[in-house]
Amino acid sequence: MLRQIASKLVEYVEAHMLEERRLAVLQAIVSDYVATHEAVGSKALVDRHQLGVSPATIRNDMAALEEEGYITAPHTSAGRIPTDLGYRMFVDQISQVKPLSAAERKGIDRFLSDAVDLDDIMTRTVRLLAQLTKQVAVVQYPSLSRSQVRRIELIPLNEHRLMIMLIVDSGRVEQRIVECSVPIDEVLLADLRARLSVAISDQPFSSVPQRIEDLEQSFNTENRPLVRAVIVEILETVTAKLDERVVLGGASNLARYNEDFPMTIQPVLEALEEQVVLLRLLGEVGTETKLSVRIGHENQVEGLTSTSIVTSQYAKESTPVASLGVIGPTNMDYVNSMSTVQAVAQYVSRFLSDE
Amino acid sequence: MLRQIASKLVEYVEAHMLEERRLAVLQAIVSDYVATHEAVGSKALVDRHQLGVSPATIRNDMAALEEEGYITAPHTSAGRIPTDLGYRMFVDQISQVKPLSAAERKGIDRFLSDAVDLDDIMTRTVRLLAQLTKQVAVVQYPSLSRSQVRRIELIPLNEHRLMIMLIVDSGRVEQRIVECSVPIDEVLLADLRARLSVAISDQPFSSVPQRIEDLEQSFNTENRPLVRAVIVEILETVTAKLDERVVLGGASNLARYNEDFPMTIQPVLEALEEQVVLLRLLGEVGTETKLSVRIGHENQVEGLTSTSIVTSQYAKESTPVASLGVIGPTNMDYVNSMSTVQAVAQYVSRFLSDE
DNA sequence: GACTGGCACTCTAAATGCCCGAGTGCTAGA
DNA sequence: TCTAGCACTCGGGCATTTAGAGTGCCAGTC
Repeated sequence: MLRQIASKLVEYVEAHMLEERRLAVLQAIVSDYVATHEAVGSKALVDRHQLGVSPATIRNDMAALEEEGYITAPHTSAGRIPTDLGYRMFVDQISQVKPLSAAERKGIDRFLSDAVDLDDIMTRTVRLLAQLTKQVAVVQYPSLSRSQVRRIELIPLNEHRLMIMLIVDSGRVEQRIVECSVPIDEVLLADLRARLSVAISDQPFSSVPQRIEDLEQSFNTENRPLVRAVIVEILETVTAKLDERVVLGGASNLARYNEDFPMTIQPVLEALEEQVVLLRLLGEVGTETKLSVRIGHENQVEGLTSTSIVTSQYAKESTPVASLGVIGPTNMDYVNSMSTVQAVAQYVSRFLSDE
Repeated sequence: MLRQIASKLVEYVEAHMLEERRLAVLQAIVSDYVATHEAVGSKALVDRHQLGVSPATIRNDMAALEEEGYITAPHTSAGRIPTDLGYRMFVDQISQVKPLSAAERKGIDRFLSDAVDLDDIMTRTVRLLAQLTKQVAVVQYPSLSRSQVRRIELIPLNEHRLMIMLIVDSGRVEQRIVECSVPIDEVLLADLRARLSVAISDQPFSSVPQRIEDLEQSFNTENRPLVRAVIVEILETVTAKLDERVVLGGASNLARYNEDFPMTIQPVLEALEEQVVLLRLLGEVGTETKLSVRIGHENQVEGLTSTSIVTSQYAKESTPVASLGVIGPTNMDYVNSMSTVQAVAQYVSRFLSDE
């Protein structure tokens, strides 16, 4: 009886170890392939990793892994390469991302802290990401939807033109120019500014429309065209989405990995130049966890089915405002990309928050 | 005697016609090569162009052209391709650029007129250029060096931070944030604003430094840190060059012409991502004529020696403020690129001026 | 039952040799 | 000065060969 239990136990442990070794084999294949970009064979595997078994055994495991769809053989007499599913398994296995070295953190810190304004932060971030990961980097502008109007100014430029300035709580200024046919009356303008200020100062963008909707009614008919024009522009400004702007960088890295990848990079470049596509890529993360990885066909975008995308949201005062990330071939270095993206996102968040 | 003169005349005319045919041959070679991207032989030339002579004659001309350095043969049994010098001759021969079709002009007009602000104009222009020429497009932001300060505002953001806003005559706003250790005094701020306003309103950027240099002295010692900080930021703003910003577009077009060009596009992409390089390319035009073409080795930039660059300055109210253009392989369609770049530059100038 | 060593098999990539045709240069003649 | 003809050259395409890497499977061992 006891012996029976023991044998069951051994059976279980062995089966478990079997599973474990298969996983180890998969991981070894992925990391080797990522490093060399060449299909990896059974012999090379046991040479480079101490798996403690012979190539023949590995071959059996590989056959099983292939059966399960984690790896595939480009042709009969080549090694195996991971499938999208294989990469997925590999990525999911990385429970916690490797932290960056002190030097790297220092570098990020220094590079970002020189930024003078939002544009500058975005540009620097995208360069940083591209440089550190050697991939194409994408950074989305922070959303204004949670912002508040801090102050409004109406500045006459000449007889027929005035400028609206909305100062937003992040210290950013949104500006619009209004053209009007009748000469601009300074008194009216001051009045309008005062009333607008009362209505929307320190109010969130989202509430602005309802707050100024009816303002037009309280002015004389003759003044309404100007008032109307100003209101329309303000509405456009608060509803326009800053987060629809994205910055792209490191496109030259695309050319580099073209070497191993006979695929043409044109569709990729084209897709990347489409703002809409980029926004979808960054946006689709939605309510997911902070760090998101989409591999190959997991992202539906035409032309990007053989690329992987590592993104992370970044936050301003603990509320996520936008995403950033890198795009590379499916055989990219996930470990490095993931840790870098996460670290950069953290730094950007910090910069935005204590600015 | 008369006969002698007549014979001289015939000789001259004949020699001249010879020159002319050689030129025609060169032009034919360039346009054929640009169209097909294949070395063009003597037979193909007489087939496609009515030169009125036999291939053998053309061969003589080609030998001469090769001797003079206008064309070259990749190998013995191939046709000829133009050298940089050949392209140069070809381009110089285009006395006036072909005007765009009405539809094209209409398209440019419509596309640009939807722009809402300067950023938008720049982005749209670069896309337009890339689309029309199927090349990589570059647009430089207009220089502020001839701009005037229209108005200055100092807006307190919180106890320790204020925002400087310089409204520039183009209707653009330059903004800076100043951090200061002591709490900001509203009265002082109003005073400072008033004095700054007197000093620099309606003054050109170039004169701002000397005008505010000594302003600090007229304040109490205790207030000087704030005043100083504000002045420093203003100085930085007026001396920072907006025209050091460039927008790039149509990088995917690079991949397309990679087909015929076995050269790797990586160095090109890398060069293009270097703002500095782009600025040099656009800037080098200097005081040259409006439309400038630099071919292959004519531009010294490392990595761009097998590309050509077509640029044009664009103006604001008749003073040139910056450049825009396209970058492509030396075997690009010069006729189209030149006319497009010129037309777009004109449209942008118009938009900037009557905005 | 899991692992191993050996062996035959498969398939690719690179090297080799060959031929064809496009294009040239040259020369003799109109 | 132009033309026609001819011999010559060279690169690209094609078939063939070869070497090597890697697999799958089988028989044997622990």
